[in-house]
Amino acid sequence: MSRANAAHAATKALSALLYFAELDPATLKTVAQTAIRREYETGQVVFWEGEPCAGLYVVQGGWLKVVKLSPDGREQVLRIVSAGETFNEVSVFTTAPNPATVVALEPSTVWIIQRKVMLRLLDQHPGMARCILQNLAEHVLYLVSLIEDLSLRTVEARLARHLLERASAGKLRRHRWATQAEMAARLGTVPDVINRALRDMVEEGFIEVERHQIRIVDQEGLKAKAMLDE
Amino acid sequence: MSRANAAHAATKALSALLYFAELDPATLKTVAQTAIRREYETGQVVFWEGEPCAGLYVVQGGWLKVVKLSPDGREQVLRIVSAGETFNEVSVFTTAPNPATVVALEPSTVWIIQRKVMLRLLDQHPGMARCILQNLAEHVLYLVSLIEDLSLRTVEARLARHLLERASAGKLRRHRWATQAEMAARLGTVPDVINRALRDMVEEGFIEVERHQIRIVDQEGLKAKAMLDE
DNA sequence: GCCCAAATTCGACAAAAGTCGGAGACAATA
DNA sequence: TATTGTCTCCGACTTTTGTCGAATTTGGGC
Repeated sequence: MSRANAAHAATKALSALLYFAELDPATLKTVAQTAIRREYETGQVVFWEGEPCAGLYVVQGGWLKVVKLSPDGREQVLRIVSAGETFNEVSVFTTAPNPATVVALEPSTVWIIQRKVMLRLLDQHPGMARCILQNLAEHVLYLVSLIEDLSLRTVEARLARHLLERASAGKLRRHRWATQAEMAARLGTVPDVINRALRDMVEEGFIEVERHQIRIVDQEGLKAKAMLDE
Repeated sequence: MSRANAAHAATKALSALLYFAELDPATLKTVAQTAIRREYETGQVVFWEGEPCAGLYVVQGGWLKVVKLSPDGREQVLRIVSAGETFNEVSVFTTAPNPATVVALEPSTVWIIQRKVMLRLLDQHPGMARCILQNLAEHVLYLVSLIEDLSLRTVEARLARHLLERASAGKLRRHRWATQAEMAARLGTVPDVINRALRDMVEEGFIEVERHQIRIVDQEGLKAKAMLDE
């Protein structure tokens, strides 16, 4: 891709993003020209925890996960991001070493906007600051609910809530990468335990596990389970 | 306290805060005049999870905890704040219902700056946005480390890290309110388990529990414990 | 359609965390 | 100094979660 084309693609990708919606075309173009495009294959690491990587990452396409890894191989998913979302805000606004590792769940394309560019933009566009603040605040909300799950709820309750939250019309479609292992990493446990919990729910008649989706049969029953050890 | 005195006190309290450091005296005074002062006794609830309370809380003095409660009486501490710190940023920058409950750990005084005042300030003072962003980002960092603890580490490892992190010169002074129950709520477990862990560490010669402080005897040993099931 | 790697499934077991009852120590009051 | 309520401490027990090995199924690429 030529340099001009790249800039054009970046402009397009960024303008779709709420953060940059209010920028005038000229500024947007400038930002796009300094942005760096990166592509990743499934399983490839975007950056490791601790690595310096001071820039805002904007996802153009694909799916990625932000995770914490433990030495003995377990992982905890902090976040899953896809097209139009951003990550690594924390490294832009603090000087602390990067707190988490990012891995592509499927072939993905991201744009990196350098820290100093972001900070300059911020000073010149107060509306943008509000937007980023809102975004960060919503992220805090999610982290808090994760903490609540890990600390105060059993795995079964977490799973029930997880299913209820992201099912639409009683069904929950699974992405190719959404294996039980990924689900476990998301909910803070291990694959076997998720499997057991799913099995139990099936036996109790709350859900049906089909090829590429999970169907919620008894929503009320699931809700009760989600509450139970809340 | 007269209205004028109140405003003066507020000005003083706010100006000590990094957020407001860069404001010109006139603006600061305006903000101070619209701020609301509140005092709380030990154990008193500042607000409950779910209650509307859209304003930034600035702590003038005392100690408070931000917690998640479970129906069966357990609690998870999300944060502990004292003089010069702020809380409830999330409710200012999102419209979601308040995610947590706040309780005074000792007699405390706070100022509440209304949401709309904050948002106005934000638009007019880009530097302030940066400051708040940095603050929120650091908060995210803490929440992430808490998640890492809850998900990937044993209680013993969490406790070891906790002691190492906040000891100075090998000692960790305890506030009056820093009971084992509070420590447990902070680390995501129950008092008995903390007690057991402390006892074990004493037996192994890593620490000594004294009247109002804990002394670290074998720092290297503790570090090993902190790593072990990391 | 066939093959291989990965994901799922399962039961038995191990370890960590949580629960309970109650004894004792402590600290803030009266 | 006496008293009271809270905090600490302890051992026995239950529950939940995690681990392991191995059989079975699944899905994608050839």
